[in-house]
Amino acid sequence: MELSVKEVISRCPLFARVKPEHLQPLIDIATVHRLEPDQRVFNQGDPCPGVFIVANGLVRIFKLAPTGKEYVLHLVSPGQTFAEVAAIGGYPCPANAQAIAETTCVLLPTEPFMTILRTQHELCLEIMTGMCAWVRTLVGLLEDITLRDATSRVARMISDLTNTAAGDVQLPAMKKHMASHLNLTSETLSRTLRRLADLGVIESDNQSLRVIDQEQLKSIAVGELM
Amino acid sequence: MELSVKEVISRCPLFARVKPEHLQPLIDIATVHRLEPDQRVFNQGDPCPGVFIVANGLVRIFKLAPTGKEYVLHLVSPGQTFAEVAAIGGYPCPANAQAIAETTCVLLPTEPFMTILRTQHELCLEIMTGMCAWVRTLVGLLEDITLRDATSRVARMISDLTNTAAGDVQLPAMKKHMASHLNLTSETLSRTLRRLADLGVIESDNQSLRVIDQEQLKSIAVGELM
DNA sequence: CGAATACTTGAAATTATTCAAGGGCCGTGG
DNA sequence: CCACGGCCCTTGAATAATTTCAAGTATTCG
Repeated sequence: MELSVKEVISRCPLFARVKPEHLQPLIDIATVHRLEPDQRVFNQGDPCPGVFIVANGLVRIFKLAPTGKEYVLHLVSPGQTFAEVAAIGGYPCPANAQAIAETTCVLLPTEPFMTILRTQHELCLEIMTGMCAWVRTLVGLLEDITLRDATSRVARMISDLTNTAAGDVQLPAMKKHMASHLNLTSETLSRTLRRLADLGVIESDNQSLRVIDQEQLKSIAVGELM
Repeated sequence: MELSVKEVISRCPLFARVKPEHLQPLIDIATVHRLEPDQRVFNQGDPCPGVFIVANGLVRIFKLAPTGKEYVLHLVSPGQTFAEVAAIGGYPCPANAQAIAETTCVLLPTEPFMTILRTQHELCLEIMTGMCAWVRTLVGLLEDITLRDATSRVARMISDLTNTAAGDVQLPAMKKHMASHLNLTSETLSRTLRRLADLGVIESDNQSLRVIDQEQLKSIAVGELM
């Protein structure tokens, strides 16, 4: 199923409410990029190519420590954008980006995008709203990592996933990447899922989970009991 | 030293580049608030009163866990703003705000502020730039907390403080609040400062620090050796 | 001066990580 | 079709980092 550039952009929440006549300039500057699994999109410190919109596939944005440890900041799924903050703020890329599946992206290159943004007030407001949501997500991540223990974090992640799709949940990425996003090792994630399964809160199949006791899952997620 | 509302707004980086004629509407809606030490400005979940600009004093923005543990997300010093993301995004307050000194704030109330923002493209662009910087800060915090150990984090904090003011550094807030911001207990911060002092990297007076060996401090900050 | 609160320090406890090994899944190539 | 190699995931035991608990000292403010 191939999407047109127009469809990709207009399905992206960040641009969904932009009027068609204001959308056209964006479509005109857009380029399409096909990425192989494991292919790097950019590295930390690179000049920012522009705003990427994921059409399909999956991209991970991650930071690398000198020790080699990596932290997955964002798993970017279809309809979501990445690098928009660096593009708008005029920063170099603050992290590395890598496709972790066969992926197609639409790119709105920095310079022409900024030119449009400087003249399109409506677009500007939409982007700002989107950025507010991103800030909120980041604050949520910080809260999660600083205030909750491993069990709560994992429970919360599962809870969030089931809010989107009920019943059987497919993990969006490899467990090691999910673990990193929660600032855990994959070993700890593995053990935690085991414990939740032993408690009868979830069933943990290989690549998918099923929530058995939503009540208890949520109470674990907010940090009560264990 | 009393500042006028106009001065407070125009000294704030977020509004500094807004042209005087566009500044006036903001001045017109602004209200001034005087806060006693320890006084709450708002609590998590409250409807967002608007954009606060700190004129002088200090405000801490913090999250509270059910366990009672708190995480200091932001120590807001004069010239900085807080609650702007909630105001613009239309969210309730995502955290608690409390003055931790005699503080004066200028408040731009949500509704009129948003009305202005919806018509002032220039202002919108400025705010967006400011929000990019805030995202960057948050990502930096996440990186710090997930990728570095206690010693590196403390070294980095000191290093950042000395970039602003050379030589003798006054800590902007109580050590327990600084510790919380780095996701450490005050005990760990205390011990870490002790260790850095024993290594001859810093001198740790009561409320102020002095950097002795900037080279080594930076190498510890990026995670090399100990 | 006295009380309250912040800070420091030591020892014990805890959480999560690291190290190590085995099992399972998948794609490649015989 | 099956065997092999690679990588991911799981599990256990040991380790390490930070927290917690507890006590004492210092500082500030009334």
